[in-house]
Amino acid sequence: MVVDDHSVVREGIRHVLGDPAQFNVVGESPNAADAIARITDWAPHVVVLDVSMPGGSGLHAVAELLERAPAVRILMLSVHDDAEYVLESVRTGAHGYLRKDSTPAELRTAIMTVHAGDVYYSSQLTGVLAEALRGRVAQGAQAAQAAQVQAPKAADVLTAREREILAHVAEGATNREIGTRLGISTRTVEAHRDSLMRKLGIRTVAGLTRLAIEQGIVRPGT
Amino acid sequence: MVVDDHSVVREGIRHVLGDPAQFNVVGESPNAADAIARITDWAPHVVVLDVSMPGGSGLHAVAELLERAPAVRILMLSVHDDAEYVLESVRTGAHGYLRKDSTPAELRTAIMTVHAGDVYYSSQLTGVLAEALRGRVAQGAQAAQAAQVQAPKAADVLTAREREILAHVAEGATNREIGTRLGISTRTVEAHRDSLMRKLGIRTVAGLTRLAIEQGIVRPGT
DNA sequence: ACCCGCATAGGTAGTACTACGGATCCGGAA
DNA sequence: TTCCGGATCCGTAGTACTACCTATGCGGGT
Repeated sequence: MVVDDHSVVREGIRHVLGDPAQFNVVGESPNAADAIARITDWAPHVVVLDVSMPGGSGLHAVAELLERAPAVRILMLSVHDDAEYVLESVRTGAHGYLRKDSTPAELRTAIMTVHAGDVYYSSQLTGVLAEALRGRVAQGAQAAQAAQVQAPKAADVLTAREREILAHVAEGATNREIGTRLGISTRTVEAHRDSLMRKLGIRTVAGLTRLAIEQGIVRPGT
Repeated sequence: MVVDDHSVVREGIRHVLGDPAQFNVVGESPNAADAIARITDWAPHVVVLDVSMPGGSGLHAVAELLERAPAVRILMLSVHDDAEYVLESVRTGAHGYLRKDSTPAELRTAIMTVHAGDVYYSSQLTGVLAEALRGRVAQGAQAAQAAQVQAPKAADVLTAREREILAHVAEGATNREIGTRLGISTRTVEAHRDSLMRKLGIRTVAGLTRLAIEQGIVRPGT
């Protein structure tokens, strides 16, 4: 699904995507509101979303789109490579960020990457990302604000360690295996597991696994 | 260029890379110091670098390698997926991070991605990365239907009854609950469960759940 | 300085699952 | 008819998980 206010850009994207058997454009939207209204109908795997559009930035649409279509993968497209835009796109939940002057091959790669469940950021942005990571303490406050736009989903209440444990559990690891991988005792893993299960109100591995998949912490299949 | 203290790992990487016309291993090193000494001679495009090696972590070698070969792309390989390791690898300037239990396809993809000038982080790590960037905002769920386009596997070999049991298991029901619902004994449920697990080669509830979601037998989330 | 959340670790029970083994009945295929 | 797979049960052992509890050390914030 392609969301951009310029029809020429949309047409250009269609063109570089080429073969509909590989990349099928199920729909186009000229603005965020239209995209939000139609996403459930079109049910795209990936949304290519322009960052700057009249009537509301694409960034603001990310949370809305994800709320309506939690499984969708979002690739931001922009002429800017400002740190603010890039970081904001990550904070809002986008899965990739690409400059518009990227090559067609890069676009295709980016779409495949986000569709596969990974994140994609074009090379020019790695510097910004690394920089932001160094100053991630300062970003924390802003991140807290960003969190409020989205509904207070379950996994927010978990600590980083608990999420980590959750990921391993959902991947089928036993407590002992998790302990070995993380270099902690089995009992500690059990403690984390106990804690996160109480917080989530889930008592089974199956429930944890489904939640982890829903939240994008692990992928389905093997 | 492959840097790992275990020759079996180096050999394994050589093997999964396959065709030298596409991926040519120009050299191997058993440790960081050796790698630093030889990188200018071998002039690799990409370095696959083990995170934990005796005589200094691979992480510490990143800066050295980049100083001697500024154009080289570095893909970290590790058994750990701790946030610390991942973040540190980004800070030190590595271009990608992959768990050792990743699939061969993922390794090839990762190498191509970093070689193309982009960053690659396996999907399990997007959670910690995003968290570091924006705090504990729930990230968008991943494309559950992604794998469905190509999943000719499994569930066909199961009998109708076994699929039924699988569905209940993936929904978090205990054997006793399943037995009650279906009007059969707990032992029978166990027998079916045992049978389907052998057929699928999956030994954990988490694995069954992820497969069931992938196959569309159950849905993620609650 | 004090409190609280977090990560760590252990104790103790009870429950559930995994992994073998074997058995009967029934219906369809060879 | 004979044979086989599917569905139904059972026994036994070992492993893993769930659910309580307590406790220490550390860092951040008041």
